[in-house]
Amino acid sequence: MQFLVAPLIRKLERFAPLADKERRALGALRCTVRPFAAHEDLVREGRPVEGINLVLGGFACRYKLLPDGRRQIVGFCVPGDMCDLRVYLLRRMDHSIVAMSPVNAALIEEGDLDALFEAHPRLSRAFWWSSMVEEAITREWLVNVGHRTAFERLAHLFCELHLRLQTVGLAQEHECDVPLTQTELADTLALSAVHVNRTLMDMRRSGMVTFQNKHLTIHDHGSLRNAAGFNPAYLYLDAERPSAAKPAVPIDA
Amino acid sequence: MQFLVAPLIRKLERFAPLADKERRALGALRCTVRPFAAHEDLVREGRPVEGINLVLGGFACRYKLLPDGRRQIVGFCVPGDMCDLRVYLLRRMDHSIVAMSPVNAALIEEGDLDALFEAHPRLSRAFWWSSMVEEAITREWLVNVGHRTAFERLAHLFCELHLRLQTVGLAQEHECDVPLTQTELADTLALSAVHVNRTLMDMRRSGMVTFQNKHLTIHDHGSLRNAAGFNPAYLYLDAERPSAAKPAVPIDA
DNA sequence: CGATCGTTTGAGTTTGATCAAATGTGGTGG
DNA sequence: CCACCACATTTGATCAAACTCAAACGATCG
Repeated sequence: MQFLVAPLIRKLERFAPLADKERRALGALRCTVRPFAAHEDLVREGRPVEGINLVLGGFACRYKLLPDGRRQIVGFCVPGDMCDLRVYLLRRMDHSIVAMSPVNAALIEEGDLDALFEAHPRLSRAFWWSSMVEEAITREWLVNVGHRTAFERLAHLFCELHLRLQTVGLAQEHECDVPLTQTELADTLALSAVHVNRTLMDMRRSGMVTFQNKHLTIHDHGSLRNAAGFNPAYLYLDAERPSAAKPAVPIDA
Repeated sequence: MQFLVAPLIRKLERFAPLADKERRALGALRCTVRPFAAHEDLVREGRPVEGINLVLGGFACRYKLLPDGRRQIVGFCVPGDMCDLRVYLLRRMDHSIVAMSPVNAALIEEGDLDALFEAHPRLSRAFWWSSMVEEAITREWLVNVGHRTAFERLAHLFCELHLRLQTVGLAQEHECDVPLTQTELADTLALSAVHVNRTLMDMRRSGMVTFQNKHLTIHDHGSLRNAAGFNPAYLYLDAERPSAAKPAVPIDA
């Protein structure tokens, strides 16, 4: 069971190293593993709360629908993400979550999380931290959609995805699988599918990056980051450990 | 001192009623009250951490700068908001915060927050909740900028602002002060100042809403919300109390 | 072997940006 | 009290990025 939560542990340790007993407590979480097919909803807006989903494998995304049927994808969930942790505190979802590829998700009961956080307050801080990182990503997406051109938006998203997938071991040095169609890229970046298509062709021509058959190949990392104005600081991959400053709470509380 | 944190307490109680001792603990927080002039930065991106700012009065906003000097405002801070709580866990800011009107802010030491959260775990849950509400707002802004027309964006923002200001007692039934210039609205909604101007004139003509002299008057709430596609759910103003379901943690832990 | 979905291409349109300049307004200092 | 300055708002004219509509082409699948 321990191995199921390995990517989650790896992520939380970007915040602060965990104590053994904290790792064990995470590994011991009761959960129901459920498989989802691509395009199946894991969670639907406004549904009754039935637990919290941890993505074990596969790729999901959160999205909001507009009355006219258009869709804005507001975030991605990769392995290790608790994709609807927010219902734990917010009590209802203001958006839905759908699998982009086949997904395995572990459903965790709220009560078990309550117990976990009560027993291990530092874990609750670590989860809080991770939800703040997600917020930082959303903010950066806002800048992306608000102020960048189609080329820049795509370039920026590709930089982000590559880096995030790398941190969970799902990317090579200069390539990775990204199970998104051009239409889904369009929904993410607030562009039309047609325009995404043309821009992707431009990108191929530019020699910086190729996205084809749901596979991303970055030929020239430097130029791509440059074109995108990409600065990975907002991903907090290298977060200074609080322990590097004064420890906020003793490491072995 | 208690009264200083009144708006904060009011906000946190939207999550769950606080125990008296929790309220007292908040009131007893040591803090340095600092005044800021309009357009003065409270916090600059990447600065060394010097504490956490609680907005007591006035109106501030968080923003990101792009290399070309353009600016995206990514959130507003009204009284009761801990506008840079994120540095508490993230250790550095990925954006800056500036006062839009004269602002009074209380600077709180991190160590004091550590102690507060250790002594009152439910408060730490309440703060976590409030940062999730902020995230929800950012997500909605992403939809706003991504998929709505200029008219809709402005209408949506006006609905949100009016409601948020109402909850802290800074708005009347159908009007409120909003200390933003047209340029700042433009930076918020990813529009040009010129286009904001034209759209504001359209809005006046439409009879739904007037924004002039930093004063917002909503003449026709229904039409405005309708035009904006505004659904206030994402603000979680009416959050079901966890206590209304099974209490996550006993009320008087 | 249709059917469905995703990608590609073309043509025409639109929203909102940019550039430039005029007009209003509030504050400061002489 | 007025001259002046800085800044915000308004107006006009032009332009471009991205959208829409429409259709063809290509894979993949039951």
